[in-house]
Amino acid sequence: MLDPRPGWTVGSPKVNARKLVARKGDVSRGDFRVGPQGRTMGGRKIRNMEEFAAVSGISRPTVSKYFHDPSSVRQTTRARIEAALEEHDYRPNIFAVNQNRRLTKNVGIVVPYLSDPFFAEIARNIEKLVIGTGFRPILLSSHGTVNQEIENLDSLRSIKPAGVLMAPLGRSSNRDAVETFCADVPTVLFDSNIRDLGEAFIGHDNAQSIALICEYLCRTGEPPAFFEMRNPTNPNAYRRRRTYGEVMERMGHPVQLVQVDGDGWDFEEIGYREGNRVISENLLQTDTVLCSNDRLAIGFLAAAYECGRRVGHGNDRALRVAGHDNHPFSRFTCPPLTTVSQDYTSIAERSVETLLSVIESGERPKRRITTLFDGKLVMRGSA
Amino acid sequence: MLDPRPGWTVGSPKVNARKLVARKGDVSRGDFRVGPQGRTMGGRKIRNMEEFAAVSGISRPTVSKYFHDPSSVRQTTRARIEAALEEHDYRPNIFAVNQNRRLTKNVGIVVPYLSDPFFAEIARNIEKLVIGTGFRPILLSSHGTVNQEIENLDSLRSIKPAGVLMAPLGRSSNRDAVETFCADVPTVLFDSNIRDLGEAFIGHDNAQSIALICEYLCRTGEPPAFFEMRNPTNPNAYRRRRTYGEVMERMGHPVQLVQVDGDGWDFEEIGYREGNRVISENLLQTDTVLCSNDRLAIGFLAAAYECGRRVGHGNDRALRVAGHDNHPFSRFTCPPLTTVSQDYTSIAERSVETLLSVIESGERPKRRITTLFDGKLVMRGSA
DNA sequence: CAATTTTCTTTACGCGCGTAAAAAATAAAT
DNA sequence: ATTTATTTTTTACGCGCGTAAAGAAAATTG
Repeated sequence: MLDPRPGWTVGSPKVNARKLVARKGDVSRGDFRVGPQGRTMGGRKIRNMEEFAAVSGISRPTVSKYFHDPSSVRQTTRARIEAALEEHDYRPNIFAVNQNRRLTKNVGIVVPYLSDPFFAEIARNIEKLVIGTGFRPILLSSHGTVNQEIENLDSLRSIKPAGVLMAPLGRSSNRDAVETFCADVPTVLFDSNIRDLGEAFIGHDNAQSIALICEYLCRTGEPPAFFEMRNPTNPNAYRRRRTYGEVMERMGHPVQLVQVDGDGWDFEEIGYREGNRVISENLLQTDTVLCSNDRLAIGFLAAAYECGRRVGHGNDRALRVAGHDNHPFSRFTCPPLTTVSQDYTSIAERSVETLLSVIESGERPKRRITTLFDGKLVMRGSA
Repeated sequence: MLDPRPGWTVGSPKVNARKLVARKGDVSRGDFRVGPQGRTMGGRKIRNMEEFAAVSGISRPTVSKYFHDPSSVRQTTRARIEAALEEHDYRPNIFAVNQNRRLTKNVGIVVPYLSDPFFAEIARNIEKLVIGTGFRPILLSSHGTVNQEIENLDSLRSIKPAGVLMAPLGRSSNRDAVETFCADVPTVLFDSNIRDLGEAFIGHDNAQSIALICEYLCRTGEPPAFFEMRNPTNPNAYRRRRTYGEVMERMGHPVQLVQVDGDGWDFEEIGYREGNRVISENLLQTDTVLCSNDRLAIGFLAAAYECGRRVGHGNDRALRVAGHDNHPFSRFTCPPLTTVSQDYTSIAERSVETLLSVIESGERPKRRITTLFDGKLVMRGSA
């Protein structure tokens, strides 16, 4: 057992404050004492809601009600509470609050890999939106592994979240674990779908966007080969592969799948290593490469550079390279990467909207909703 | 007030289980029922520690002790508890636990900007290390704003963390807010120092690393200009600027500071925009540019490419560009970026080690420890 | 103004667990 | 086997807050 910590104030000994009762006419005596930082300090520190109720002159149950929903109390009492709040800056103990509420204000956010700027960005957007709704976001990354994903769900379950926004790993996700979780807590999936799981899925329309970029590439030069990983974990990758094939067949062009080995989340590394191989061994039958995602494309571009192949859409080019996702860094590659964007603003917004409507309705929607957003062509220098 | 949610099991109505008492000889009756997934299920769900103590045949206080530290109970009782644990997979209610422990097992991790892969990576490392020590990491990003940083500290304070690992925004951080926080909870600063705040600072030796790369650049070509933001928020940037100046003077070379405007965290964008300007307006008196960090360098490289300036160390080069940090993406620029690494493995390790020793000792160290790790030169194609 | 509705106060209990103290049981040592 | 040291059980209370119920006070209505 650890000793109490003399140095810090958080672990200070408990005191029983139950005897404190607010009476009409009670007045805080500390109004004149001004703290070192110039903030007005109450006579003593507020330790709990009981004490805060006392100094604010309002009963504790009403104060409790206020913290749950400030608009649920009369305007005049709200003003008194908020006045006291300015003097004493008290905050309800989050553990005690959540222990007793059956519905916490926590919203879990799970992403497969936070070091990927794509997910970092979408997580950041979602976080802000969640805060805006008055909920408390808890962001967890699965670090690319199933075990961590399951661990994250377990961890979330134990904090009784009002709902969860989850971008699953994809194919490697443990379906049973996710299913069990979804049965317990309202969950909205985004980015990667797992069939029939969660209340809704919000994602990107890969069929639309891949068709878009394929048609663009075919219209402006040689039809593309499709550069991808052989066994991607992300289900979107399969959709992209399939759509690429369909579009090429429809247009009467050969389907050239360049499927490379490698797993994990080091996509740039894989794109670089395998791109180097593909280029140096002359495995392409075309001068145009569509990469399954921007991170692969970034690696591929590095490989092309190293091999001395000029990439671009000028006449002196040796290669055209395109990506998919409009990854935050794709603007700064050399040349800048032509790609097709995911509308992550909309995906983020719709995801939290959907989750919130489920939370507030308090019941499962009759049927699972799937929403896909279109991508836009982002023409830059590389293709 | 929200309705109870009929669909989900987490919000199920409470039941009073206080009457349940474990007696010697009590045996769980559910051992034969096997759940659909093949997991053995207890006869009924375990709702609290009382019930779990009952089915495990151990008293609740002892079970409580076990969960705090499994090695603190006798080997035989530990085995009995763990056997019961396999049957019933019970987990203590995290809110109830934390409410009553003066020292929670939570460790806060605050980074200034999680969408920056550098911080994402170091956060990932730290998270893993923290988990390895049996603590529970809570990762928060300040999204580049002071308000969010303060908000994060407030938020952390309310969950009574055993300690916090914090990479502050730097100059823009609110010193008072951080100071107050550090007075309440054991805090170790990393990456960016704030003078005298926190129990320790673990960071990178910018003087060493900048000297290293400056000397390398001077030895192998023209002395570098220093490309940086005029008013960086990060204190490391000032240290780098200063060291650059000192080294150049010591070596008898002109100090060429290229200080560009811009704020926020879109460093690539700033490097690109201002790099474009600097190059096209021919503002450099040398062919060698040392950027204050890799993200600026990445933008600068994009600008050089767009302007048709060949970057590298070959004879046909127009420019040499170097960065600092060994950012995860700097391997994949064109050409790959020559830079100097930060030893973030060591920084992460030492940070959590330091925090843990403070937590376990239970008292503030007599004096604040500052630890800096050396960087290594990473020679790649760009300089 | 009284009658009605809304809001607040009082009182009381519960949540799931930490933890202290004394008694009982078990293990280790003599 | 007895003494001693260690661990567990019993009992009991507290944490900070949610929340229900009944009565009191305030605001609204006519």
